[in-house]
Amino acid sequence: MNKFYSIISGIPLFSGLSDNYLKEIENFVVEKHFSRGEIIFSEGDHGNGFYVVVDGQVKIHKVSIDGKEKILHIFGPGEPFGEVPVFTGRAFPANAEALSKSRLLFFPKDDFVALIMKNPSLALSMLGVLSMRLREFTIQIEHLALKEVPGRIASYLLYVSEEQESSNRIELEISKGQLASLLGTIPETLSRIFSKMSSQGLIEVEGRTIWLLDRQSLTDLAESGKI
Amino acid sequence: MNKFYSIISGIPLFSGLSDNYLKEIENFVVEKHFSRGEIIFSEGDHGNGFYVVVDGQVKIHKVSIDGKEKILHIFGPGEPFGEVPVFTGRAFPANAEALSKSRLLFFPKDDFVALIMKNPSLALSMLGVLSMRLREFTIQIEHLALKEVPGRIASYLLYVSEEQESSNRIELEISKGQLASLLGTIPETLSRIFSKMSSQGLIEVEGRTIWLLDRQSLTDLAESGKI
DNA sequence: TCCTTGCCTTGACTTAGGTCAAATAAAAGA
DNA sequence: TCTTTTATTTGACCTAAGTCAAGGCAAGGA
Repeated sequence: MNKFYSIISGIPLFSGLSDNYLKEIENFVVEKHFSRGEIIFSEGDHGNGFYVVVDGQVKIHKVSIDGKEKILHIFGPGEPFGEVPVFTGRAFPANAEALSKSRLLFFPKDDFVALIMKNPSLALSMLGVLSMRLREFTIQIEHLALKEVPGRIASYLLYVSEEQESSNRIELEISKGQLASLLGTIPETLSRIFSKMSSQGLIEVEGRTIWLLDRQSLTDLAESGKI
Repeated sequence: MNKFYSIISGIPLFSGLSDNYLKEIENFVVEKHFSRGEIIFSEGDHGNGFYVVVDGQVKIHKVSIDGKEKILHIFGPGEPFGEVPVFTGRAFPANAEALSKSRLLFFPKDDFVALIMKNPSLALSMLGVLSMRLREFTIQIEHLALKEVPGRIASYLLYVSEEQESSNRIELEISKGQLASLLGTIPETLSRIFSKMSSQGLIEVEGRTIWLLDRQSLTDLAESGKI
């Protein structure tokens, strides 16, 4: 019965929530499992709740009529997704698919909304989550509209390097094909730009490991958008 | 003293709020005026509240280091903007500028958050606003990454036609230059595609008035992204 | 009315990056 | 382990759409 308590209490969205609320959540969450490649929901589905990743990786993506894909987000442990329908009453605007074997918690809409009505600080946390996501989308739109691909790649590498704070060696957590889709380009282009950046001494690529050899030039590139 | 009551009660964000809350809001809102071209806030500024447009038009936009601009949003009467810093505690992720003489209401962060803490249904309304905005950004990202410019233009025309529900005659509320920036392209390209679509009998353009002559082809174009 | 200023259009040219195809390399099953 | 599938790289080619430059048009001010 204490099954989910430790998981729920570790989710940033619920940090600061008092014990009795956490226990209440425990009573309505549902655990769900998905294997690699499995669809969690599709654009146009009517969601009746949202998810939090416990283990694994989930990608949120759009697919065009001719099969091209754009990844909007990749979520890992502790991150919520699929909230939009909960608060708009409309369908999911994108698809969700497990990138690896994943364990998720599902929060039914009605129970969650009832909890928010009793606990406004939870509402503020959720407002914070959505606002951060708007910030991220703002950056994505900026990159797509104003930066060329090399600039987006440089930005991404620097961003991951911040995240991982492992000085100059970063580890991609997704395949290069997925990364291309996340950056709004295609694998061929990503590959070509990686090799160009390598030959110019900016980086060194070895599988999913990348060394940032010239941070200054990468920063310039990320800002100007030109190689 | 009843100065703002009728305005505030007409803002969708506050619909459903009881009278005494509306009166409370009235006590802390601040009216602000901006003339055409005036900056309301800049990317990186620390906001201590958000705005609602009463009259006029406001554009939210990003500018690249070499001066190119991408419009993220154009807000008109009744629409709130600038909420992100209120809930993330971080700076504005973009710039806001008045497109025409504008009257705005400013809602100071602390007062507004205090009100949310007393009134969770207001929190739900705000969650709805942010969620709708995420939906819109999702569509923008999809368009930028997966559609070509003609497809984005066709989508936009059909979208405006829905909004205005004036059958086949639509009226652009912004200049063509601004429209180009909103769609992630430049005026020259927009102009060329308009004339191509005209010569193919899809539309007819006369200043800011556009007739949709062939909805079916426009829909196909909006879906496939190809002309 | 003319002049100025901003907005829009058109033409000529260039290029980033996408498409197609094929060869390798690396993973995942069995 | 071997086999099959999936991911990555490289080359040749093509095109959508951006840049630069020059005119045209429309609206407001003097």
